[in-house]
Amino acid sequence: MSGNARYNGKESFDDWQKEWEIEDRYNFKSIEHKWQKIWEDEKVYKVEIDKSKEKFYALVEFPYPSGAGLHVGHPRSYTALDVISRKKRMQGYNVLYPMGFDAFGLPAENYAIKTGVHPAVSTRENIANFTRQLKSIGFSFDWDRSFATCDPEYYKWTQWMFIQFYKHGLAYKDKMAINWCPSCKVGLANEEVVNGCCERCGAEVVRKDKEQWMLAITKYADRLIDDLKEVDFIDRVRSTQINWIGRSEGAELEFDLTDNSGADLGKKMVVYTTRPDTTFGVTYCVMAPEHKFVAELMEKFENADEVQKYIEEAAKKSELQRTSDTTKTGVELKGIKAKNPYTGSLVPVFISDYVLTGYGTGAIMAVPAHDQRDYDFAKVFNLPIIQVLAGGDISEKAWEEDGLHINSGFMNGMDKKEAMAAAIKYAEDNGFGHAKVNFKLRDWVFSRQRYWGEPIPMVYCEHCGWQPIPEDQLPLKLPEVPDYRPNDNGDSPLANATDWVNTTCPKCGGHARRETDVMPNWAGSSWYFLRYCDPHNDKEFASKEALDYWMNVDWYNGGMEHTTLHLLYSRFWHKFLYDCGYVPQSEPYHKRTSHGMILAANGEKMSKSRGNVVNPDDIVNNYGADTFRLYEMFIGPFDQVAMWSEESLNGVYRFVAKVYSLFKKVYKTEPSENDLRAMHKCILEVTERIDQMKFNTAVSSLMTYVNYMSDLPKVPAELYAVLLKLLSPFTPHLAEEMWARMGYNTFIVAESWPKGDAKLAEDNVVTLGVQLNGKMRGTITIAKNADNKVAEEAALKLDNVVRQLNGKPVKKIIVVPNRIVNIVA
RNA sequence: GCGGGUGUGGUGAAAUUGGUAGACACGCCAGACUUAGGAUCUGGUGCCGCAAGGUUUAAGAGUUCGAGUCUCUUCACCCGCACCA
Repeated sequence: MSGNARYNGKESFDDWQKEWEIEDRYNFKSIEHKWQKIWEDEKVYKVEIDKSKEKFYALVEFPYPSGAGLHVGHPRSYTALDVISRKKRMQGYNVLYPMGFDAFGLPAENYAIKTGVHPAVSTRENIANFTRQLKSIGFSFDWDRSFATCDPEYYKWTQWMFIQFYKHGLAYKDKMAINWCPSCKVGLANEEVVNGCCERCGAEVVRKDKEQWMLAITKYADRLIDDLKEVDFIDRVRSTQINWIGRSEGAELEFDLTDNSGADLGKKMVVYTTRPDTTFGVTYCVMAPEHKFVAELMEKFENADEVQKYIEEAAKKSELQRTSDTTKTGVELKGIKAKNPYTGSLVPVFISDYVLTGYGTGAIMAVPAHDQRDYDFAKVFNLPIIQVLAGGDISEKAWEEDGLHINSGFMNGMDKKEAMAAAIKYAEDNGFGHAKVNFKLRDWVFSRQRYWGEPIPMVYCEHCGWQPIPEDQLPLKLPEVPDYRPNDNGDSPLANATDWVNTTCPKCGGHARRETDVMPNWAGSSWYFLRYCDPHNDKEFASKEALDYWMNVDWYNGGMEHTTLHLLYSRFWHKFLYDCGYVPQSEPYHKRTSHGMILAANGEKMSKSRGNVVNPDDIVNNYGADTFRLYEMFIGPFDQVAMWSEESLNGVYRFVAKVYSLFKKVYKTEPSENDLRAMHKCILEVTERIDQMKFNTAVSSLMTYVNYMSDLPKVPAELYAVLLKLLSPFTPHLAEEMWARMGYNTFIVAESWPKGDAKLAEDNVVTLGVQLNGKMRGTITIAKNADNKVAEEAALKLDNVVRQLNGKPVKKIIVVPNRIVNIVA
């Protein structure tokens, strides 16, 4: 311990307790204001690169600064990593724990449409409010590193990165059917569609053909799965990402299309299958209604009218209708057949909307005996079902388990592995197919037909095509527009800013038009953690030195809802920067954890419409930031949902107030053996439990320790000092205040974390349970690590044991040292 | 359908990973005290029973000297994904 000027030389604290005029009442308001001001004035949490220390980069997802202000859910994550950051600092790490704002997005724009207030203005106000709220809770953020993604100095680099994507061919413009939210009037990425609805407003998503900027995330699909091995993500995050990327291994096979007589039509229909080995069971093929061969061969179909009608109906269906109704519909393409390249047999070809145009090749070979969807379709159209895998009964449903191959020519008798290899080899040898890996993941639709986002730094020239704007002209700032409303055609409000739109081509100098779509709000958040490393750099997005020192993020906590959005996007984005040599590692985050949501007391989600939102300001005002923080940690297991309870909160308040008043009993006395045992137990438990994110039980340990001290007539100063240190990550204001009152003139946040001694924490007597035939019959208290004989004898002497034994002979006695004695009779 | 998870008192939850189930809190009950304070303090509190005792971790079976924990079966709930061939 250091700097204990007042404390030194005093036998008790009585004298100077008078000086401090200890108030009976725990006045959290004055304590918290006082320390928040001191921390801010003295920049206690400012960090710089310090190569003499090991760094620790803790990160929480930065909030969208909504007009509603902070939600009580936000501080759950922020407090957790604040606790970890503060502990790491005390353990000697150089800790970077930053905070900023993900400030582009629709609510600010919708607010502008309603009120006419420029999004930049309302966003700035909201950021000020969020900052005030965050500061009132006493987080140890380095505020000097704060920024918002809508700052031009920041989005300059977002735009610059987009240009790098473009230069490497990973940003491209494509016309395709995308998900369109008719309510937000904006195109959405696949990840933003939940159950066929817009994740933001819930409106049903429709398909719309639009020219869109795309980012080729699918090029990284393999690495996004494989590199999960290198990082320490909790299982549910890992498996959700793997599932979303959806890698499947199979083969692409060519089926020649013929007329009814078997004459070749010169079209090779490529199908994708994960089971090329079941090809002898193919009894028909299906193409998606949008498949290009359908239009190209229309005149060959005897039932062209019927086919045309089906295509039109399928196009009208929304994604939701198409996927929710799983009864099979379709139309046979009469007049054509597909030739099975393995067997040479001709099978009918259908179109059906159960085959998706965007996955695989948009065409399948159907094996109804071994695929339930194909089976259902075959039943509707009365098609033959040929079993090629032994073992199942296909009279009621498809046999989707494995079995040895039958009716399969050269594959007969083979198991799945063998037959797969044989089928692919046969296809390769005969030049009609090859192994192929497919993904569910689609490229990232990157254009948004809105205003409040980063302008896409591209211009279109009649002669030169799309051109990135020169990098020295970045940032390309958002222009002022008179009207923020998007229109139904799908044009961005920027399209109305004609002065801005019309520009010159950077290549030929001729007339050109700017891209008027903006980037999605996921753009700015894809690399913000890099900017924290060097936030004021105007030459680079961050210096190599800063990135080398701080990256990667050691511990990142955030919501599960971002697993297939922000978390996936930013990993992809970072890998691209890595491939370009701009960042030192290929994975941005080492450890990823996730917190559970906080629900209202009745288990419902907190929402304005339900009127059950708890405002953090009220809690800070009524109970204090320290109680609020501690309660958020005590509320329940960190990774599970928790329900807000004002009563529990009050219990935590009582504990905090108890710590305050306990100070009156603190004296400079030597701790007893028992005192030290309680202290070291607490140190060990709290240390371990913080690391494991078992915050609720870490708080329990602290409570047990305080209960122990409460029973003492005089609390030794050493015990109280250790309590303050252990408590300081949770309740930093109170810890700092009492630390000062003890006479230390240092910041407790700069003190070292106490070291627990397992030897001193050990009990010297233990109470063992005594069982008779596995049933608890009593307990014995004996010396720790006593000989088994001692335990046996004590156990056999127990009244209850004697009575229950009733003279029966003892067969054997099992003694687990310091745990239990079990007498078997 | 696939993937992940959860199930323990009136409530939120613990349980050293196979060894005294219910720590720590909330609530409740009884009492004390008071400069009526967000009071505080003391004792009690899984269930049945006056007690001895019995019984108890969603239900059932199994392994074991011993199971909340391991295995199997069943049920319930939550969260993702979903006609991805």
